[in-house]
Amino acid sequence: MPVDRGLAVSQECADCPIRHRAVCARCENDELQQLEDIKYYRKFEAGQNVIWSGDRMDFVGSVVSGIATLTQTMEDGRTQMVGLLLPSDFVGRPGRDTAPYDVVATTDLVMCCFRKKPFESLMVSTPNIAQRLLQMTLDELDAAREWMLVLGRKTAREKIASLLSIFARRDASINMSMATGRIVFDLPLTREAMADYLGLTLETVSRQISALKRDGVIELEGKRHVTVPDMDLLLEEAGDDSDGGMLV
Amino acid sequence: MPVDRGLAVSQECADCPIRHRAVCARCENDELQQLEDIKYYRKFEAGQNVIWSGDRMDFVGSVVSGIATLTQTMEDGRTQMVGLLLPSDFVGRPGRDTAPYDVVATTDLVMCCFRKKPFESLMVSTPNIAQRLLQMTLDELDAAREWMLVLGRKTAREKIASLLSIFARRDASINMSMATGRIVFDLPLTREAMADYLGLTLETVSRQISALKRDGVIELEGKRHVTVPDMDLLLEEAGDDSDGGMLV
DNA sequence: AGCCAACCTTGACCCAGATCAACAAGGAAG
DNA sequence: CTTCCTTGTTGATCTGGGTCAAGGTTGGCT
Repeated sequence: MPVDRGLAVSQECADCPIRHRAVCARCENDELQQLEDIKYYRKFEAGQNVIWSGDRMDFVGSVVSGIATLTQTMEDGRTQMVGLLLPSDFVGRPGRDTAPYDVVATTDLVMCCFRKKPFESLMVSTPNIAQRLLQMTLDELDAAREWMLVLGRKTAREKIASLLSIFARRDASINMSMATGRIVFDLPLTREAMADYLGLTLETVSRQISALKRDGVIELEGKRHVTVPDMDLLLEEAGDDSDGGMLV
Repeated sequence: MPVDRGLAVSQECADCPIRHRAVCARCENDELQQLEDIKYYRKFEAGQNVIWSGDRMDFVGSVVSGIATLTQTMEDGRTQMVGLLLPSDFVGRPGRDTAPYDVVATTDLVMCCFRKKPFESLMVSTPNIAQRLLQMTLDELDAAREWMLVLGRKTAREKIASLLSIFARRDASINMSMATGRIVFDLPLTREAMADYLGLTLETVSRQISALKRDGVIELEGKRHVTVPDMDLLLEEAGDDSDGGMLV
């Protein structure tokens, strides 16, 4: 049941993690068609919840555009972001139907969804999909473990630099001036959301961003527009080896 | 190439995560036989490295007995444990051959291993194995994300209580006196290893364990032997909802 | 038995980051 | 244009956990 036809199919298919080359190369055409048949789009506005923790979850899907976050909350209100969903990232878990955390759209968001039941049966009949999903899940696990190092052992400054380098890396190919090597991007998260991801308070986030700006590691225009003049320097501030240990 | 025949096959097969009922129920007998053919055992002494970060990894496997840890290290020596492998947990990643972190035996350890190449081809020919591996990886991902909340938002006392409740939960079925509800177990980690897992220093771990003992949340005999008189109280100290949100 | 080397505990002090608080900068609505 | 409200910045102060340091336990080894 397609909800929105405004998107060109070719555009979002290019990034679809399920209909990825690794799968498609070996797929029968009618398997791809079956995927096509059960897919639909959902749009969310910035700030909307895609899923509430504990809710029944009857679909799986991937991000087409925009950014969503996975957030866990303790009874007393402390929150920790446990995942950041960028375009082409996958949400949902075949074989379970209650969401274990909130999924929130932090920007306007478009998702490509598959109803869970048909997707699951397709997964059984199409081993390639399960294999592909396994690879994706292993990647996510690596990213989660990388983030455990950030949360457990890095200083506030290193944490901020680590987060900025995720965005910078993500956008480097698109927005990097080849001549100067400067990377430019807009922060897709508020200071508070960054704090939730990094296990900090929003004040500390603000202060450390100011400090990195003062020290010339980044340049800031307004509150969100960031320029990274020297990616290696940023990675050094993040405490990563400069040849790029980050996995996200 | 079996390395050790001293183990009764029936014993460790009961817990083998790969030859799990979910897989076996649907497996052809010769598929199970194929797994049997490529499996071998490896033993490690407490303190030995199973794998070094960056090493070539030509096997996958699961823990039969003992405990191993996954540890990441920064260039300056800061370390963060990113995973705890208890019996029946799986190690290794089909489709990648360099280990991303150290795997260390913290107690004497027996692993059941499969050479990676044959295992991978078996995975392709036996979709059930990939499906099972996907479920296991999703469980690990949930555990990793649960741990991100521990690392990012919990206090030292809550962190210790969270870790203790993992061990307590694990051993509850075996070592709980039904009459009193008291759970008894031995800590399988040094104070330093606990600190590495919790993002703390060993001194803080020691102090908080002493505090929990002083407050009657746990009882201690020697340095390692723990009694939990009231599991609900421990879970409350951990900041979990008492009906058991922990996933490991 | 006695010694040594891990491993653990406890105390004193310090500091990174939390907390509390005041204010600035947009941007949407009237 | 003014007002309000969200988001972000910055300062002052406080504190949980880190750091440094001094013993205490225990178990293996000669």
